[in-house]
Amino acid sequence: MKVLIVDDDRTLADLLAFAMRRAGFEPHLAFDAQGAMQVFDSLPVDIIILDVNLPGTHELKNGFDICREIRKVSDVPIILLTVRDDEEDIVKGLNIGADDYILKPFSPKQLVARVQAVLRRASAESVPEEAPYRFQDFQFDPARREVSRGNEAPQNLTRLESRLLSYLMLNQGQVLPADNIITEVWGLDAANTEMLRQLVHRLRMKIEQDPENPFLIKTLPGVGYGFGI
Amino acid sequence: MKVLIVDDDRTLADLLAFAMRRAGFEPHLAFDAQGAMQVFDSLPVDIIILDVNLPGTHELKNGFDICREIRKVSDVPIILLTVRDDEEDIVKGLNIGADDYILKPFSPKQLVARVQAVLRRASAESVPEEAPYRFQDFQFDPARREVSRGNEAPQNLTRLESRLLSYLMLNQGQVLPADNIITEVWGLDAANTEMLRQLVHRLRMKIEQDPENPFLIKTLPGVGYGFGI
DNA sequence: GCATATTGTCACAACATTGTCACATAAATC
DNA sequence: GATTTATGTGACAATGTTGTGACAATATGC
Repeated sequence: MKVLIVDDDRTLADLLAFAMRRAGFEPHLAFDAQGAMQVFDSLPVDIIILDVNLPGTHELKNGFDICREIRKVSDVPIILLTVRDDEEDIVKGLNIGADDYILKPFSPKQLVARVQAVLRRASAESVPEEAPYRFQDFQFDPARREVSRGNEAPQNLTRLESRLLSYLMLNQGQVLPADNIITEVWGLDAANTEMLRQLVHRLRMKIEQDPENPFLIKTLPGVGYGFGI
Repeated sequence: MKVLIVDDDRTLADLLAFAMRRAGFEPHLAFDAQGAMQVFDSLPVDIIILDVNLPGTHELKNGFDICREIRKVSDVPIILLTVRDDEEDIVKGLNIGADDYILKPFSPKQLVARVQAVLRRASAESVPEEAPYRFQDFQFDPARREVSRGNEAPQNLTRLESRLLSYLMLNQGQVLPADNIITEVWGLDAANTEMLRQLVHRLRMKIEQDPENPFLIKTLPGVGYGFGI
């Protein structure tokens, strides 16, 4: 299930992407109307989340215009994000062809529920399968527990390595404290950093092209690790 | 993110609500234990800010009692507000099940930081990252412990340097006595000015363009230091 | 049960961080 | 002007952190 998120608020978009990935969707980000159109054309997107206040380019002034444009060529479900609880806006959005709207601020949980509701309405089948994670030419299929780069032969991960990589890639670009990672991977409160160091080392040996200078899994000294930072 | 603010000081509660809304939370107010309980039952609240000195009704005498009652039925994060810096009170609150406490008076910024910290602890994910601090073209990302200026390559800070800078920038423009800084950075007991001098020096070397004439971290002779004065 | 794969533990090197001392410099006080 | 006090700064030792190899313990598949 691919979801396109169009917003110019970077942190908000990242939060959305996180929530979506968490729920088994594969998020794509675009930060202006132009980008949105391109991604929309090139990708078979299943649902679009669109910020009403997005500043577009010349003839496309905001989220409403973009929504209208998309509707001309596709029935893809669209959810509008808006800060205004102005009923007029909502009515306008729904008239134009949006399927639902969400008022900011929202909880990620709420958003996911909304997205799933819209998808259920749009097509009877919905339950999203766990989508593979991607980062540039690197990809990771958690279901098969294998990683690959470009067209190279896939490499198998162990159970823990896979859990670690899932957590890291799910929170792509974020700083993850060692304690949080340990809790997530082992389900322990007891923080055994040695185990984590070892696991990171083994994972790096499998996925990094140059394990000496890790590119995917960065160390944040004194804090923890982060993927794709 | 819904936050429930329980207090009987109307202006303080309004100030809190403002700060919370500013930070992207959705504030709800209640002015006595009864009201708090009702709101708490009917709303899916994400965090509660509770005044210890709140006069409750008959069997519920103050914030501690309310906190205890809430804990019986929910794990929702609770922050206690208190004027007393009585250690006994704080320990009592934390024992009862509060997640954190804040001494009055406090700055709204500080409060927001505290709320986010509690939320981060409560659920490692789904919490918006701690917002980076900014001052002109200088910025500091406490999560990554890195500082940068304009488009220059970011510079990493150590644990203590980061703690110091957080405290300074959180109280931007204010004069901070050396003792307060020491307490904040190292903990309660250690009062060693030499360590602070050294730390300030090391931090300045990393963030000041001209460490000889510090622009960001000013020395207030005989008092302490201040950021952006 | 056996062979293999996976995970945990230990030891240690390389490096980063922090605390301490010595002393320079500047301001304040007498 | 001499003396005291506060602050800045370099050097170095003590301590903490991370990466890594070796190997033992445990789990897994046959």
